[in-house]
Amino acid sequence: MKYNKDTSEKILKAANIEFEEKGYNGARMQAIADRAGINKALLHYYYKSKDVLFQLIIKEAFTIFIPRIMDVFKEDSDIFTTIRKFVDNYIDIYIKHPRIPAFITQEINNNPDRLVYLLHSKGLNTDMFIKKIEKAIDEEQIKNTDPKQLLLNIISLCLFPFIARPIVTELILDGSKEKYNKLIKERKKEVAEFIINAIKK
Amino acid sequence: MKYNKDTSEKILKAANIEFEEKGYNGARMQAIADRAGINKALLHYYYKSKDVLFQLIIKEAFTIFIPRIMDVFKEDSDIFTTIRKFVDNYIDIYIKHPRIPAFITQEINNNPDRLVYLLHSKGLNTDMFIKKIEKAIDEEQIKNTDPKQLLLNIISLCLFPFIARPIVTELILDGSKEKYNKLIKERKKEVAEFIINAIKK
DNA sequence: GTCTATAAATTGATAGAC
DNA sequence: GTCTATCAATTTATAGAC
Repeated sequence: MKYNKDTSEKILKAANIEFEEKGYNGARMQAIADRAGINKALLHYYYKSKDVLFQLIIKEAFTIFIPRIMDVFKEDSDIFTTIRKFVDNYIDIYIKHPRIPAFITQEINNNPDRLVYLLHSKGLNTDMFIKKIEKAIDEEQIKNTDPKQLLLNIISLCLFPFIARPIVTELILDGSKEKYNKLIKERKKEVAEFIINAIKK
Repeated sequence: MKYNKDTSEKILKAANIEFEEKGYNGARMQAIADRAGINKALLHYYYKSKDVLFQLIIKEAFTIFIPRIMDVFKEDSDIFTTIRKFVDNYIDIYIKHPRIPAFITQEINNNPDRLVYLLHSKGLNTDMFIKKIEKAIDEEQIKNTDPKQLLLNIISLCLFPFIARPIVTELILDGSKEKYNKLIKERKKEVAEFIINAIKK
């Protein structure tokens, strides 16, 4: 079997868009073929089944969704600098890949048993975060807080606007996409300062 | 045409579960019939098509998702009491209907053009919120903040744990459902105080 | 009203020509 | 490698008996 690299890449790109937009159940092989500018038969020649193609796409999506970002909590900067850095890097990733959070959330909700393992395989380690927060509490730099609630707060603030883009746009921005983009841009600073104000003594 | 009320209610209940669990594209009429303890033919006798059934279910879901809750911002309690009350009521709704946020988010992401209008028809009015925040800023009760960012922060903190339950459970709670339930219970107070600390002068 | 049987439509996948 | 044509499986929807 021989493959044309250009064609195989066109397919992956098309599949990415189709799956992210419609989810596994809503995606159509015909639509992927159309987007790639080929026909279904050729699509199956390159990727044997819808499932095989989906596995490739979603595994790639997971590595983007769970970046090696907890490492900033290893550095010995003070807790506020660390949080600013974390939020900044974290939101930046989703600005670059805005449809990943909704895609992952949908698929994992529809099929938790088959997909949760991918959350671990990417090796997100929350221990460093927890420890750094506990240390900051001990040293009275921040208020006494449940580190897990705090982590959940941070992730909520960073991820939600991407997971629920149409809802946010429609509900608080009069359906204006321009306003949404502006809001997101300003968000890195907003979120970091909001968190820091909430926890500092 | 004559209908048995008990049967029609059994169907609606079954359809609710099936649609919420699998989404429109993943739901199967056969599965709904099975859950309701009837067969497909009878299901179609009561509800002409999958689409008709889905419309009923999702419209009901929207009215739960967007409750008449902004009214608390009309009351003349101080801003902190109001926020506490809002968060408390808001989270309570999703504790009672834990699968609604993920369901609505998924469907609206998959089909924004056909569904966003339902966000408005339920009449969530953010004006009262914005005004109350602006007043509190004027009177120097809270820091100078963009009211829309603040509203987004509040909604993010309340909704995200329900939209992304399996992710939260797996990523920060070692996959323990008990820990998740405990976390959610403690969350009403946590979120309210987090927000207040973030904005108070 | 409720059922069994079957039609009709959709969609993933394959055969075979070029 | 890429195509047209077709199959096979799944799933929504209907016909008709009781």
